Amino acid sequence: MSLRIALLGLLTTSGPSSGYDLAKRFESSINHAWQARHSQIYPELNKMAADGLVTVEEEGPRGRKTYTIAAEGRRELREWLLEGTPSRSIRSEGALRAFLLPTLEPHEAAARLRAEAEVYTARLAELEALKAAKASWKRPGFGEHALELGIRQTRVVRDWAEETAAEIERAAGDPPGGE
Amino acid sequence: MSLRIALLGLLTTSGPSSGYDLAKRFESSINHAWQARHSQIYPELNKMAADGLVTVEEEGPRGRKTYTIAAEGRRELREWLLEGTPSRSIRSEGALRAFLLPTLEPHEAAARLRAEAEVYTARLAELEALKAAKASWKRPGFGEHALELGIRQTRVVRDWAEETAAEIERAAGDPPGGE
DNA sequence: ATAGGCATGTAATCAGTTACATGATTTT
DNA sequence: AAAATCATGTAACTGATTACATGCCTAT
Repeated sequence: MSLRIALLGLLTTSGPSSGYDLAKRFESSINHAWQARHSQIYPELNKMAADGLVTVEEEGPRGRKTYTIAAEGRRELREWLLEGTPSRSIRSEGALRAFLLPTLEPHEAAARLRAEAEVYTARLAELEALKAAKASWKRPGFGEHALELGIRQTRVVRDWAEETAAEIERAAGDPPGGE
Repeated sequence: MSLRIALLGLLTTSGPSSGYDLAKRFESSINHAWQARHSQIYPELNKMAADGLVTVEEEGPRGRKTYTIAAEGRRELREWLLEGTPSRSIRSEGALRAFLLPTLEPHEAAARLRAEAEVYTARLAELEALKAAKASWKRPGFGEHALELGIRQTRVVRDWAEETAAEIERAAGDPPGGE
């Protein structure tokens, strides 16, 4: 269901788009919350059109189909957003990695955590750049909020990784009780 | 693959456990990074035993099987953690929701964001309580790092939701350029 | 002309959820 | 005796990834 919602959301915030456009947008704007490949997006858009959530308003050059959100689609997105029981499901490979890194030897864990921190620093730079070039959304002011969340979350993981690396090294070099 | 890794990780940090134990542990310790139901865990453990990553050391009362990580399992976990190309895949329904909330009318979005913030505040309290009662891990000091990350991430989303709600209300009440 | 990007699709496989199914042990 | 919890499993379905497949249009 979430893929449907994500697509409806993107069609709302970016206006009429092709499946190709939406696939790219999954990589840029919404990437820190959800991902989908074109092989999942195209069939889903067809189903959504069959269900009356979107319409194909025009067909362009290379068989390009431009999808527009329909009233029924707006209704469905709205209902999902207002619905009371939000499932808090989350699957983050990065967080899992972070969780398990301390099972390595202290010096290995610390080194790896610092490498992770670097990846997040790079990601952060990308996001900051995106923020600076914030001209790509139809509703002005919309993307900024989401981007801000992405930036803060990335920063928090980065900082955690650095601090944890330092603490692990400190604990290994200066064992308080033993082990 | 990640499920396998998560199970190997839990067997490392909590020692020999049954599938039932591991299912519960997915709900408590590792929940903010990954989830899995028993219907996925039991078959996976059987496959892992067939692949020599874990062994069944003892069988208890109600057909209970206690799995222990094998050398091959430790090797696989270690390799995964040290491997260079970490896929940054993440799927967070909460983040998706946060992303799309600003598509609602300002007052609706703000109200919903505040409701979200409350959920995160409650979750934060749970995690803080867990942190206080941190006596359940075999390797002392291990769980704390992961828990700390969970706490910080939850806090960041909570704060973002509150601030964004306030900003949306401000912008709606005091439109600078129009719309 | 050819390389790169645009654009859509399908098939096979793997991962994950929901629902069904069963039975033992412990607690009230 | 009944209810709660422990404990494992399977089947049907939905969601997601990887690989395959095709062809158009634009810039060099």
